[in-house]
Amino acid sequence: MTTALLWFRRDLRLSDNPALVEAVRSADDLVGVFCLDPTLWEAAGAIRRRYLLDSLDALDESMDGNLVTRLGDPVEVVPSLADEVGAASVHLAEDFGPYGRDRDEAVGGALEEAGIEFVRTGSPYAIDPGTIFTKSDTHYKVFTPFSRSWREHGWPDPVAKPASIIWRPAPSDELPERPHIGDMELARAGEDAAKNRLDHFLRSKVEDYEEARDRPADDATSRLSADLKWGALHPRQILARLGRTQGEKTFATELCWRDFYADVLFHVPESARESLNERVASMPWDTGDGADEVFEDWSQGRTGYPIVDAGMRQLLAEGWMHNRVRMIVASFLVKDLHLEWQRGARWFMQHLVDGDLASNQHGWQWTAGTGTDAAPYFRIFNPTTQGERFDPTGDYVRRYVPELAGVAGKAVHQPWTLDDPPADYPAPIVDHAEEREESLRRYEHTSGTR
DNA sequence: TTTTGAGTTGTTCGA
DNA sequence: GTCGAACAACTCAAA
Repeated sequence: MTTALLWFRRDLRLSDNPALVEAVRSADDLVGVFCLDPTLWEAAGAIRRRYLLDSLDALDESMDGNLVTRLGDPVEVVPSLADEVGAASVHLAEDFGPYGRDRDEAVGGALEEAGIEFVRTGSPYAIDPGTIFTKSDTHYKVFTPFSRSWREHGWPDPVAKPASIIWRPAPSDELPERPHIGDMELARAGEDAAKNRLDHFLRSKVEDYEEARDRPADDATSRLSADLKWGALHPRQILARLGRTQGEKTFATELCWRDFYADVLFHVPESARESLNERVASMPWDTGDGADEVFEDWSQGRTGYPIVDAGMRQLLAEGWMHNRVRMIVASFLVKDLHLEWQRGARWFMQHLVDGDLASNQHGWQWTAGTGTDAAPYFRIFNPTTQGERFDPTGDYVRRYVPELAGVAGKAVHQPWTLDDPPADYPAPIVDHAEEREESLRRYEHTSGTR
């Protein structure tokens, strides 16, 4: 009898799991483990923690209760468990992030020393980072040409779930207690729920996706981001079911962005922390007590700009925010409050159930104008205009900002113009027109002294 | 090597 | 109300 260890990380599913297929092929039975790494756990807020625990529950159920959970540094835990169960090999999907690469190298080294095979099969991406290059063998820094190559390159079809998997039980450490999350109902986690969401999206949303996806009041987006983050679903499984209608093509492009940002992070790991564009990064950003104060207002949804506050409160309540609103609140932090994008990015990573380092950090860099392929410096979102255009009924704002629930229609986007503004809703903490000018001034100053 | 065309998501202003 | 231009300059990717 040979045993293999299957190490789950962010691929919490049994279908279309190449590492699982490889493990089954190479051994008679499997021990499936998830190692809860304190480094990642400590950085996560309550909703994110809760979503991960829910995902693990769902995975455990699909394994008939045989998921082994261990707490601790994987560099210690994984080799010691492999030894404990007498595994001849450890199977996993490749992680291309900066932290994951170092961790896996250390784990792989320890295993090899112990004479245990370390086998990486597949990754969370349609096309692995580090696969696609320009004609001059550099990595792509601009999305559009990357996306052309990405489509031309293509991706493999999903692989079937093995007909028979023999899970071998092993003792588990007890997972931390489930954080209590008010009375908010979180989306159901796990592979089955993800498949249902995908079915629902393809059946009734993708047709209008192109047009409706920008309206945060409508439930018009796929809602698959957390499934992709934790691997309840692999992008291959989605791409295999997408046709050629406009909505389907646009959605495929969103999956391409995910691969693009992972590719950039793979080639420039420091972009998780540092701006890609030094010139914009050298702009003067606000720091100190005043900055801390406005950051607090922003993060708690008390800026006095309704669409910004609605978004930030949706994040706190649900661990998720509509993509259009993510751009609006990010623009507000960087261009209206003059705070560094890293502060906002960190807050997002703590609270988003779908928070993915590559997409999150580069999305922020795009807004801040510090990315290689970023928005031009003069593209500054006007929170009022954006609110009126994309939430024309005001329904989104009223759903998340109860103080404004009594204000009808789109007037809700400018409560300061009301004859009788709600007393419990804050006045704008800054004047957008002024801060826009200030941002442009700071950029001008910076570009002159490059 | 040089040249050429292009680059997710916006706003404001003036005609 | 609608429409086009300006808002810069730079870097990227391919020919």
